[in-house]
Amino acid sequence: MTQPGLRERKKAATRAALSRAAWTMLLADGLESVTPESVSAAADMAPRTFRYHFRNREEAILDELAQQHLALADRIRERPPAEPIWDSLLAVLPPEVVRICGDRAVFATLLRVIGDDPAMLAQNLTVLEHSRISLARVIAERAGGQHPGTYPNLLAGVAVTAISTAVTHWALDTTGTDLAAVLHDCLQKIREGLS
Amino acid sequence: MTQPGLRERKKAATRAALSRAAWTMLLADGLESVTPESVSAAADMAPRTFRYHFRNREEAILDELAQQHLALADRIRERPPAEPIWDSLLAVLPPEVVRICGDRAVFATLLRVIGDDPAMLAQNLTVLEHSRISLARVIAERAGGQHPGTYPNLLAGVAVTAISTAVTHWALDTTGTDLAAVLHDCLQKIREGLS
DNA sequence: CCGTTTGTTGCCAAATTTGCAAGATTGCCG
DNA sequence: CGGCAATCTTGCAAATTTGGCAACAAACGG
Repeated sequence: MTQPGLRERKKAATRAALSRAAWTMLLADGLESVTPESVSAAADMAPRTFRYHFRNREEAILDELAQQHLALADRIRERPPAEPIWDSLLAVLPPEVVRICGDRAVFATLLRVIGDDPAMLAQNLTVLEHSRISLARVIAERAGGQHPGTYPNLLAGVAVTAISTAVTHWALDTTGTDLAAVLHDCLQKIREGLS
Repeated sequence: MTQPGLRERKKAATRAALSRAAWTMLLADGLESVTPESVSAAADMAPRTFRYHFRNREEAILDELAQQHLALADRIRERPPAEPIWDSLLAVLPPEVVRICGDRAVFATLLRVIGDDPAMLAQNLTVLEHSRISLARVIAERAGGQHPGTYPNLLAGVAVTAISTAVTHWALDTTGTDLAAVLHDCLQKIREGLS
């Protein structure tokens, strides 16, 4: 719980301000309206600052989402070390993913944008991949070197697949299904075998 | 087996020529040397033609790989319609992935480049995602509407995860493991449950 | 209080991307 | 065969994006 220092907090604050401005503009006026110039103007900063923090608009839009994905691994680490990894995943992922995704209609809009724009898709996949890597690390830690082979990468990969699949299904389904239940079901299916 | 027509074949030929030139230059001189100008020069074409076919160098480098990934779904379709989908996956994916990946040292070089360059990583993830989508479609076809929910996406996702995990393990492992065996093992583990 | 590190910003040159149109090649139909 | 339509290839040039550099400001560590 050590404070990261004022400097880092300020940097994170500007990043968050830019990312939120980008996110807000995306929902309000569509992807075309999101540019380094417009976003930095909305956040009351210089365009050069935008490019100091982000490579492009897609990275800015998904930056907060990316950080929350990376925090999933930390939530797993907070679980009892002796707990089986599958129990940790089933306990952490459903509620956390529900919290991250927020409102269904808003998230559906995001997914539609991602589906329509190749650059947005690529950035979203990058976010998921980094999430996968961080999850693989914590799984390997938990296993304690018991599985030096493909197990951590395999398990982290299928977990991310479950998240992505469940979220997509939930967002595009109009019958109002419960995201936590869908994700829990996906994870459980994989755990017990998909035959 | 209908001929695509001379026009499409010529277009595909130029694409392949550009992609192979990009691939060759990557292995010979590294990613920095691969530019639209250098690649089109090596393929004896105009730089503008490169941009007509590809958005950037990363797309060109991985284009052939992407097409072979998309062909995986067709190989699945050629299996007996009554065959359980898991048997089809176990029969098709290991040998086909071995064929696609080719030489281990060469593929290890590619993976290292992908790991070092964010744009290459994003393009590789895009390739895998399109592969996942095409696999999900054929799985849904085979299921014949029996599983209207998350099953096709989930199964296609874990299959791609298995491929990616197995290939990475094989490429970075110096003990000379058999790729087909590793992939078969990954798929089998998922099929029977990862508990 | 001072030296060092680092985030913010403006400026501007270099590199990249894109729209447009002309020429060449192919597909199609009478 | 003849010719119209579609589209691949290419050059050119404008528009946009990217990236380096340096100055200023703020925070860190004595």
